[in-house]
Amino acid sequence: MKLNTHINNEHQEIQNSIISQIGELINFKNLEPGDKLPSERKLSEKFNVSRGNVRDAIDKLEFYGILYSKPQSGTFIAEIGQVAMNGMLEDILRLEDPDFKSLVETRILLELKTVRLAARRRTESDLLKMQEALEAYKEKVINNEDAVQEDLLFHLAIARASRNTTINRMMLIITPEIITNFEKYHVCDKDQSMKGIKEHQDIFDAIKEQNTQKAKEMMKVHFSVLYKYCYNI
Amino acid sequence: MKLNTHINNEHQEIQNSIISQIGELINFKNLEPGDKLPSERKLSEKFNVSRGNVRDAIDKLEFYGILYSKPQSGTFIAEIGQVAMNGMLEDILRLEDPDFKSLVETRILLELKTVRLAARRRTESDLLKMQEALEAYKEKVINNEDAVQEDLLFHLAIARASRNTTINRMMLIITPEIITNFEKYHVCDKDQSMKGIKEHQDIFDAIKEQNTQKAKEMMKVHFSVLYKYCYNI
DNA sequence: AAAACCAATCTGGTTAACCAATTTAAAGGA
DNA sequence: TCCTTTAAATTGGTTAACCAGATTGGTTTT
Repeated sequence: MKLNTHINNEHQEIQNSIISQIGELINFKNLEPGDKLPSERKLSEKFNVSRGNVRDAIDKLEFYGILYSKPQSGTFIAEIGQVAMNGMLEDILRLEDPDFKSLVETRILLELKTVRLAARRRTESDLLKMQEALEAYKEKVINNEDAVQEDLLFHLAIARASRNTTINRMMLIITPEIITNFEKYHVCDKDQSMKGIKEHQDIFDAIKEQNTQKAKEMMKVHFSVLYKYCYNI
Repeated sequence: MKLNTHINNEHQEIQNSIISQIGELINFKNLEPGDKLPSERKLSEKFNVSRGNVRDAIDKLEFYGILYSKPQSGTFIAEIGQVAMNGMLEDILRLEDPDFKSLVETRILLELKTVRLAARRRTESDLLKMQEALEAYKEKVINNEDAVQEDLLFHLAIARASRNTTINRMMLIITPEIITNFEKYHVCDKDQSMKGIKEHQDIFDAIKEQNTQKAKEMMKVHFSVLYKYCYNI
């Protein structure tokens, strides 16, 4: 699927138009879960677009679990029903690119929970991975180098230690966008980086000794600057 | 990008192999952010796979913000640096399909925060949308019909009211998988659905009167059954 | 009448040819 | 020697032809 972000506007509009028309078609023909959609070729003819465009639109709807394709057979309505489908379609069409504030806000709420899960479930290999990231971060900061990447990598290691595939996936999705924005707006200055070392160490220690409450508290402290940045500026 | 879920295993392995080789190539050649990758054709020749496979792998790495493509120019390393890239690549390769428990766990932690944001930021049109979903849910339950879709649609309306694009996107991603699993395992029986009406109403009221604390409490109550289901079974 | 078979057709997926924008490098001029 | 010009080669993206498996409808067989 071609993700929204790196797609030009015209393409985006065509895709939304096709998605919208597929939705109308399903409603008009009263297609139910399990029913087959017209073939890609017929749809491309009906909507007067290329088959590739139709495939892209279907891929997107497949990503959001609304359709599924069987090779050499057809494309079908997923088992989520017409009501849910219409609601989701509306949201998908409205969905815009994530703004920085929403990214940071989501990251904070995610990680405050993630760190507790990590403290509870971390394995020895998780600890090792976190320690590696922590050392790399320290070294960069001490050498007065930019350490945004190493910072986020430590947090990704926590997400992995949470042993929750879905959280891990979501952290992976938002991390690169956060890194680029951090580096762009210079969110982390040198002074904060030095504090960051201790804060990271505290979080790590809490996770290591499986103190969930402390882990969350330390993460909260760590996020306090970011929190202010997010809501004041 | 072809999402993992609906892709066969062989394809998945090829893609991971290519991603892994691209990572090695970047490390070996010491490519830095902004540097150009070899062309798709050269990569397909070097890795002995079709160009389509290479494109799919690049699409996936583009989705996770590690690469970006410029038309008629080339594919480039994104501005996240080698350290972060290697860490993320490792995670991406390890990432497996989400299990039901991780989905529900993530949903609970997401929504407990989302509902507070919604209570704070909801507009009149948000309230309207939620009320619509609530009414549809009531009607289904009273008629003794399955109402999983309407249930989740109410929760999606809350996510929208949170006015956080990223949260909204994440809820959209996990919702269809949750619906299918709910219907598959019959998580919600009729008895709970009747209780669900009141619980939904309570949440709605709290959001309407912008009582963030109450909204969260009511959501917690609403999730108590699900919570048990998630951790006991 | 019903079940088994078969070939024509239709399906999503894959491949290869093609396109236009871009980059590169060589040629030309000062 | 350096800058400008220009044409050829290279790029990711798009399109159209092709593929193998699934489906379908008619035919034959029992």
